[in-house]
Amino acid sequence: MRWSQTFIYTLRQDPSDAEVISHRLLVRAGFIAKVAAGIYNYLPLATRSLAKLSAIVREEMAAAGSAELVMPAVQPAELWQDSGRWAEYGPELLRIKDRHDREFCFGPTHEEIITDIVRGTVTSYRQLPVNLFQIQTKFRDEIRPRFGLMRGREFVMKDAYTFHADDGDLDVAYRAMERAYRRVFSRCGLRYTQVEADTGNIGGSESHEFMVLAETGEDAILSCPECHYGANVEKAEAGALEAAPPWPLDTPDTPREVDTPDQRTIEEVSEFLGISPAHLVKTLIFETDESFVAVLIRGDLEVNEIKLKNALGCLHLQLASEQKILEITGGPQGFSGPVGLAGIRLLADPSVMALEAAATGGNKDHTHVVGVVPNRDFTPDEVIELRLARAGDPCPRCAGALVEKRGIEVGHVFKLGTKYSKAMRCTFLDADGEERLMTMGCYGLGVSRTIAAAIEQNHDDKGIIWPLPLAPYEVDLVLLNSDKEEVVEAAAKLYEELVDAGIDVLFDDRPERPGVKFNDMDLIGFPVRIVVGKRGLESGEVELSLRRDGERRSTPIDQLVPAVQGLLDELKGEIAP
RNA sequence: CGGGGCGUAGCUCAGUCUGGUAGAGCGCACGGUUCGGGACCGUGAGGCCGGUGGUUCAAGUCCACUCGCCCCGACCA
Repeated sequence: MRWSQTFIYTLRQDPSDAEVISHRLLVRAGFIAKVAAGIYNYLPLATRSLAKLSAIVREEMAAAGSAELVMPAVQPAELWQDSGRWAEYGPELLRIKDRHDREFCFGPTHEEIITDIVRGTVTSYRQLPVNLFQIQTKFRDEIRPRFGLMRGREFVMKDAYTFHADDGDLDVAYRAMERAYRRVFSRCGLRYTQVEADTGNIGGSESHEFMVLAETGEDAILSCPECHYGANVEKAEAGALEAAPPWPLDTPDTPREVDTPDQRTIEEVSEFLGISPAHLVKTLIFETDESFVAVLIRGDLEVNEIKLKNALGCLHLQLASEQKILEITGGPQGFSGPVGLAGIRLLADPSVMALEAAATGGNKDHTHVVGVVPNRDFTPDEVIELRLARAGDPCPRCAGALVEKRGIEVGHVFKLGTKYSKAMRCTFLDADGEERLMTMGCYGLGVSRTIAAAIEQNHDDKGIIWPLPLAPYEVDLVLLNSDKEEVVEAAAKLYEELVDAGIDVLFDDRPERPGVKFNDMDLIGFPVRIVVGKRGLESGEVELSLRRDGERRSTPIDQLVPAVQGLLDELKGEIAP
């Protein structure tokens, strides 16, 4: 392709509304343009990168035994009412009406549709398993779209869905999908990790996330360098906890009240009382779907709200307001404690129950109580593991210590179980003629987000550094001196030779100054660059370089094609699926 | 939805406090000089100052309402 015949316009200045690197570079380099909040045009460059990623995904899906189909973007409300999600989904589901006033939604995901397809056709165990996938635009009306393609409202997603006669068969497909995902991200040349994940509101028995590693990632991951354990921090377990140091104060027969004027935080109180944060019992009041709950955890630890949510089995969870805390405990925020706390469910983390004595809030202003003994001065309704694992904690599987990394979630695979097949009566007859529910799996891969993640992971201060497999063009052929006929001719001839050799090349034939072309070349991030100019031509040479190191290699003009092929082979050789 | 901020040329932004001829840089067009890391000189085109209503002799500027967008938080298969 010649630059003059395609549509590539870079911006000289950073866009004012882009904060994260991938967003800024995608806009500046002319890949995307915003249409509305969280909604973008994918310009020709972005379309090529998306197409390349999609091609890799299609190959690996086919290898994993999945067949592609296309489903509607606009879906009738009836199907969502059938699954129960019309009511559950909330405002993130974009609901629309047609001219007859019938209700539809723009699909944020396609479980309902796919289940409807399968339940109408598959009636016998002989037809199972079924494995289908789609690559389509989906829409979720996010509360706050941001970060460009990282968290848009409209996005391109690959979703695969599988249907099985039993859990064993689901497991086979699940393992095949995990393998396919690992191959996809490896083939993209991305550094990534697979971690155990929470199944969230979807439910199901097993789930893994695929994270592209990047400093700017939204998710925290804990992993063990010694073994293969890795998990989203929301899901992460940790081994045995180090005990709190011995209680340094006396332990009276009943807890003693002390004045702690304006000492609210764990740090303030522990310093004020001259004890360790681990000697405090942190008391948090949470508001759930319909009630309140008090949660106790050792002062130096944090509560994992996902674990808490799962333990409570509620849909929503948030810290109670200052006002509610006052009503429930009788004291202001920062002075809550379990002693004498009545009329509210009390949960405790084991770390609290292991304390020989502790200090807690006194449920009134400027007051704490010290010498509180668990099970003597308060008794929780339940003791549950609720703490948030963190870097340095022992690995739950081996003797290593967990380290924290940041990642961008680009894939998420789930064992769904029978949630949808039950709600939507997706059944089959087994070998004994018994009617049974199909067991399902679903496997999402954020195609547009992966493009953004690749940039978050691969850039420098000049622009994008595309991994070869995702680059819009693998090679940029730059013509300098567009006013010199002999140079133009030489470059055009080289372009034809490269095209004939099957090389994925963009020919920058614009009559621009060299500086403009070099800057665009760096900004867009073509992996391999060829510069053809008068100077080199005089000695029969062109200049070959890689985006990632910029090192210039003069190459005789008649050896250019094999030299480029050599470089491309070298780059491809580094990527082993 | 809570807090903060912004809507003026294709893009990035001044001008709004203190009402009185609509501005700059980049980009674009034309001419000239330049030509291996975002050149220079000259000329020119380009605006319903987000929208509606109000105050005023006069509104980009003041007031009210409204729409859109960005940031932080809450939220997130």
